[in-house]
Amino acid sequence: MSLRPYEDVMKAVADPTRVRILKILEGGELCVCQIIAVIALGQSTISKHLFLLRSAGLIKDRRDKKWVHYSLDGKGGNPYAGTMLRNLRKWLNDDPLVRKDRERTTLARNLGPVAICEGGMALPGGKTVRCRPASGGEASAARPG
Amino acid sequence: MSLRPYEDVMKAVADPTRVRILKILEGGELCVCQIIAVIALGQSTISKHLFLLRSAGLIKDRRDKKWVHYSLDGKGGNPYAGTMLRNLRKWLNDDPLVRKDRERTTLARNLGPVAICEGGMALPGGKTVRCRPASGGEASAARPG
DNA sequence: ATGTCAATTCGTCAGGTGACGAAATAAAGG
DNA sequence: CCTTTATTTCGTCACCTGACGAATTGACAT
Repeated sequence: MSLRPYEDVMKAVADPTRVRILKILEGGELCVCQIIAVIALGQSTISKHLFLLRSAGLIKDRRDKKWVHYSLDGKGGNPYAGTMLRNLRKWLNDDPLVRKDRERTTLARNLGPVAICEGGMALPGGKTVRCRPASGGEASAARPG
Repeated sequence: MSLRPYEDVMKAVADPTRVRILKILEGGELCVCQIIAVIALGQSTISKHLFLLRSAGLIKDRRDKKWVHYSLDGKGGNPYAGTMLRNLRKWLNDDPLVRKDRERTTLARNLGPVAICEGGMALPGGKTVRCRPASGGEASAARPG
């Protein structure tokens, strides 16, 4: 019931990118590389956002082999996290960006972590994070610089 | 149901000073000078915060003679404002700063806008915004920068 | 143990945010 | 009309934040 945990949660959910992450996680847990592929921002950026969301008690992580999976939490010590996650379930479902993200998430789920990481943490057609030479030539994937 | 109004409300309620304002307004409407006296920040600072809160649909203003009174709103077009105000009613009531503000608010209410404005928009013992010469000598009120 | 590779941390930079004091605005009253 | 004065707006500054790329970490496979 103190100001600090309140502020942590509110600042966390006030950022558009972090809401996008929370909204795509409503469909179930996702690997970091999948989140990167959907949101299409640098891995360091996404990693920072995930850290802040976890610090606020909004998400939790689970390690499986090489991959780290994140999912919604809200059951931790922070009393505000659960309420805000519940609110968010009802909110923003009509937002065009959220809808678009949801489509991309479905795609990312079908591909799976392995394919996405091998594809440079990008969805087909998206910009890759790691420009691997890739045996076959990818038409419009990698954009240097 | 779009991201913009959501962001407006969340960013508004994520700032500690603005939460303090919302929490003291839970007791009913207050004049700007009373809010300044309770929060003890510069008038321009408070004015900016009030503007942001009003833009988010969290508070509304009412003019009476020389004074502008603010009160909680949440009934406007922004669907997130009402929910967050309802949440805030239950939240942070045990926070020491919020409690302290509440005491100061009671004091400010009892004094009324006129006395507070004449006292330099400060509670007795607080720093004044306007250093008026004041016919009688005030012991520890005015603190020149 | 050693290389690989997903993920995190570090260093940096542009832009946003909150604070202040000074100046402008607008309503009340002489 | 002109002063007074409560409030807002403007200009400035330090600090926080979100983005990036590069370097580092740490688990897995060989």
